[in-house]
Order: sequence, then structure tokens, then C-alpha cells
Amino acid sequence: MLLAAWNINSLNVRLPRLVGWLEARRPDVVCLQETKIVDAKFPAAEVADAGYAAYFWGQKTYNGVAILVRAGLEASDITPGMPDYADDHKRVLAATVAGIRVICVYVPNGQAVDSEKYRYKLAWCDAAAAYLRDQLTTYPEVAVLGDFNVAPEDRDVHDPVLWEGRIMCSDTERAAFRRFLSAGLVDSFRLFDQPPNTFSWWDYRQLAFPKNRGLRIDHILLSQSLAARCVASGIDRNARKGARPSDHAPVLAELRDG
DNA sequence: ATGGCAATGTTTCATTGA
Repeated sequence: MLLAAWNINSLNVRLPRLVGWLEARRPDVVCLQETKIVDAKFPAAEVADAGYAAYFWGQKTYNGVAILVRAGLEASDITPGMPDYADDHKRVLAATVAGIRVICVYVPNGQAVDSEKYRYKLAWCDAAAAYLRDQLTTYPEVAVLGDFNVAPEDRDVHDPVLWEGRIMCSDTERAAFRRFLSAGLVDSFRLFDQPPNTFSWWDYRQLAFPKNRGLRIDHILLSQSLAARCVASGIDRNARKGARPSDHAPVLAELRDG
């Protein structure tokens, strides 16, 4: 089973790129963030033509999440949002697929350390940690996929000195990320040796992508049960190339049959 | 030290992202 997460930064703009990628890679489950599209306008027919059922929870302009499930797989128990956290932003969507509780997350950006949006990010992460702990007690197999807006360690940052203490790299955000792990999750990317300087996001400006000045902020976290089944993980840098890319590349994790 | 790019709707700028 191939799992993927991709911050698509406008599904409307990126639909042709997404469809081409789905047809090339044939992942089983794809979690999308920043779809920026209301449910009534979600391109479900185009996604179905590519061979995927779509479950989505969107809004205009900002945020919006979706889970795509390859035809032939069943999805059930679709759950938008976090039950105990009221949020105007559509950032969480869960579904059960092939016995796996798949949770698509779009963690707030936080804008700048100590800003109002930063405080919202930290409060949101507290709620998410509680939600994930609850999901891990309810479901034996949990995968949390998405844009976490946190680079967990200095090796996930192209220039750790430049980024030290800044948004996505601050100690407080990294501690919040570690609380997701201590809830009972494993960063699938680090289950294997990886090439140095592997990132999932690059700024659109200043030739950041060709210079590989990026951060690894998109992650696939697996419960212990699923980590034991994980045989490969990585980031599809090629999907960031070409005209009108998302600023994020898809992250992937492959599980053997359980 | 700052902005630099891209998407969106409030559209020919302001806001947000990361």
C-alpha cells in the first residue's frame, strides 16, 4: 500500500499536475492540503476519471483538505475536523481505508514566532496531539499524513543557522511535533537512510528550488503497528519541477501487506 | 535589513502562505 501526502496549493490550479502524478505513481491513498476549494466545486468527476474516489472538506481561498482513495479500496467512517476543537479552518479529515485510520492534517503556518497566528498554531497542535492520542486508542493502525509546518530537526533545514528560532524551526514548534510522536507515532521518513538535504517545501522566490534551499515540513507519521510494515519512504522532488508547481513536493510511504 | 513568488478575492491591491 502506497500512502502519500501533498500540499497542492490550490487544487483548481494543480488539477492537471495532480492527475498526471496519480496516473504515473498510482498511490493507494493521497492526502491533500490547501485545496482552497469549496466542496460544491471539488473536481470529483475528474478525480474519478483518474481512478480515485475523493473525500473532501474545503473552503474558499484558504486551507481545505481531501483524501483520495484508489478505486477498488473501500473508505469508511469519514470524519471532518477534530471533535473537541472548534475551528473555522478546514484542516483535518479522517477516513478508514483497508483497516488503517488515515488522518489528513494541515497544521497552521504560524506566520511568525510570537504572533497571534503562532499562538493559534501552538493551541491547534495541543488539540491535535490530544486528538491523535484518542485516535490511537480507538484504532490499532493509524497513519497521519500532511503538512505539519514544522521542520523537526536541523537536518531537515537547508540552512539551520539562518532558520534558527524562526517559524517552522523554533524549539517550541519542534516540541509540539515531538508530542505527536510521543503519542505513539513514528516519522516514516526516518525509518530508512535518506539522502542528505531531502526537503518537501521550497520558497517560490530566489530560485530556492533549483538551489535546493528547502525544508522538510510535510510528513507521514505511522503508528508502531504500521511502522513495522513500512518498507520504503521518500519525497518525490520531481513533482516540484516544471511550470506552475506547488511549492510543496509529495511525500510517500510504502507499506507491505499486513 | 529587506524582499524576492504565487494564489485568491476583497482584484489592478491586500492578504496569506512558509
